Amino acid sequence: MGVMVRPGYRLTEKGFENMAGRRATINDVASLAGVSIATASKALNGRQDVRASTRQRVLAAAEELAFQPNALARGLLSGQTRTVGLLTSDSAGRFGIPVLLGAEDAFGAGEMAVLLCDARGDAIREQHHLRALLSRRVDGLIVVGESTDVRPSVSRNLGVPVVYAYGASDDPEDVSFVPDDVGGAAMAVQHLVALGRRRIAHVTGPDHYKASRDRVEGVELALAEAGLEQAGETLWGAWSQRWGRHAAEMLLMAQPDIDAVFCGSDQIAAGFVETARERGRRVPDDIAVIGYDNWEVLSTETRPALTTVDMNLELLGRTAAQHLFAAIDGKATPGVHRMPCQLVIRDSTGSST
Amino acid sequence: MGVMVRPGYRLTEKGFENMAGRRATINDVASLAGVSIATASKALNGRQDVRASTRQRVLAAAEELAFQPNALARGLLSGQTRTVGLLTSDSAGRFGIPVLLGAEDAFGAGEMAVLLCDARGDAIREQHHLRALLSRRVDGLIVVGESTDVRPSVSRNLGVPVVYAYGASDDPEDVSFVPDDVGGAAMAVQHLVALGRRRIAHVTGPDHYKASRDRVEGVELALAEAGLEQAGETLWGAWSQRWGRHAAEMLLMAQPDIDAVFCGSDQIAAGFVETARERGRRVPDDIAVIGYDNWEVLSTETRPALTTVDMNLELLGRTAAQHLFAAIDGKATPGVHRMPCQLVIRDSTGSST
DNA sequence: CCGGTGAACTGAAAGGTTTTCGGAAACGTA
DNA sequence: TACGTTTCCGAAAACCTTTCAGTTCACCGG
Repeated sequence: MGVMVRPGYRLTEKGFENMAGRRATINDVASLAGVSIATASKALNGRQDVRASTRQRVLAAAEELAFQPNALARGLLSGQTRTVGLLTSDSAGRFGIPVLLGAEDAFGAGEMAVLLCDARGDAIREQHHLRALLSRRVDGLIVVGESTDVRPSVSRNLGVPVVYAYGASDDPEDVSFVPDDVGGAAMAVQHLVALGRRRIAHVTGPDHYKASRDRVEGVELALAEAGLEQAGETLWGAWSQRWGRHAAEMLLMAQPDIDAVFCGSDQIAAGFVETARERGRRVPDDIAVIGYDNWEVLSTETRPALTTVDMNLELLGRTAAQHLFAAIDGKATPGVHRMPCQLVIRDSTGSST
Repeated sequence: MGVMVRPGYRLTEKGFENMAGRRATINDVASLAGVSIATASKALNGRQDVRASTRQRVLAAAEELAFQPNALARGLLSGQTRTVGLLTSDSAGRFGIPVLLGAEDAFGAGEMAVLLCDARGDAIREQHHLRALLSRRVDGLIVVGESTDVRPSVSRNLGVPVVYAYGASDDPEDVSFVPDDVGGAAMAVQHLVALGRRRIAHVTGPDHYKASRDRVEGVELALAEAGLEQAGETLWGAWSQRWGRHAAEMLLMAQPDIDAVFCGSDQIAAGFVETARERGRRVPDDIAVIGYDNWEVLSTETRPALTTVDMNLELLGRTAAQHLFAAIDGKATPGVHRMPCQLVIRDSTGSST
């Protein structure tokens, strides 16, 4: 027998290698096929300089032993792990998830794997995860913000490309992808204007969110463009349905003649619609309502179904992932990229018949 | 100078090692500290046989070079990657997420990293991801089902421990953690009975879901225990709010004297409550309503807030992760483990004053 | 017959870390 | 001085794969 037996290498177990204990290595494959390791490697990787019959033997051996090349050894040698880190501050939040999904999608297609880390909004934890990812030699990193607010950069001297999604980095040299909330809000208002609405109110979330402030800006832009004044002051509150109901009561009292409301979230919109109907206003006939987020459980299930702004978060995540690929290849695209939102028209703005 | 210069090793760049190009290796640390790599390794890993002053020098050198041990090399040697795979069929679904979060939580605490793979319900894709994970030499695997239905085992001859969460494996030798839907439904009905309700109806989702069938079983159990008959046949439909509304109309027509309804999801319950109120029934005074899932956006925001069954999915995920740890340590716990649900009492069943 | 050519294959190094074993120095004891 | 013990450190192997630089062999033209 020409089989070389190394210490700790039990020949008797050879037949069970893929079932128990040690996994098959390329060494085992080479031995079984009766060739050297180098030849086995070339055969398995489809390279030249291997006779067809030899390649066949090697492939058969690999099949029999259920050989899977060890990605660790491969990565150690090549310096590429084909793995990226996904650092989220709050994957419990509704917004992180679609971004994550889109990214996972883009990576999955490219044979990349995703290491998921959730920092739970804790900077210490984030630092900890960052170290762990670096130690695992990830090829790149996506940082998903917990809101659209700007967040501290993490890329300084990191040695791997980083792309920020949903919330931008505070370093303009970094690559960031965020939803264009200004544009989204403007789009919503333009839609209301096009429907002939003229007394448009705005109910939104807390003013310490960049999202609210951006949307206010968008509303102002679109109203100015149409030569209109906003009906009453912007009402700042929470993102909740409860606030939507409360705001509706206030608004219908203070500004009884409004004919449209732009709400900062679908939850607010749902609450608003509910109360408006209870107060005898028909939606959309008397008051048209637009939400934000296109959170489908809410936006499609309320009656009437909500017209709303969709931030295309999954697309945003996918785009971020693609640009991370580019950055890994040395083609970085620095700056804050604003991804367009999309108006989803349903019944709550009606066709105004 | 006693520094050995290897080919491709540019001494001039030494000061920039942690900023650009090559990362610092233990070799660099050892050189800087003026010791051998063996000593450096021992110093860094807190082992014996290193003088305190030497250890200090090594630690300082590591700090200066921002040294991070290469997890690939370490894993290659030890055969342990401290990484687990999380294979989900449908992370878009609401149920995968909490499980994932719980697992990530448990792993994060134990210094494990999580490789996330979403098979999108496609068996081919699943196989593909499985291979990728195996090739990366994960220490273990959690498979998250897309429903509570039993799913094909994936553990045959895999060589790494696997734990199934949410949906059980069809191999009883595998380790599975699923919510106890029978118990959850029974708990809900017992609560209604305790409140003095006697004419209890049941509206649930499609009958091809194990979840629906289990809950029917729980309802039957609890009713039998209380010596009651169910009010009308179980109504099978969809999990949606729309179906809840529709079911309410049917039920209030066919069984106008019901005083309680157990719904298979919070969405169904929300729809039911809405229509019941429109039809002039007071909730909970005339009809008590219980949902399922404790999906908080729905259950806390509807009026009245929904009493509902919480499957404790995050705990389930965490538990699954902990048992995966155990399995990795060779202490497997085969079988299907049913995790208790929890009744969250809110206003829709009132205190029946 | 001989140098040359090309195909097919092999040996060895490299990648970064941990661990084992042995060596060296310092010190105490007979 | 000879020897044993303790303390600290270094050389080298091992993990698995890829790749570079050969090496062998058959064959061809001269």
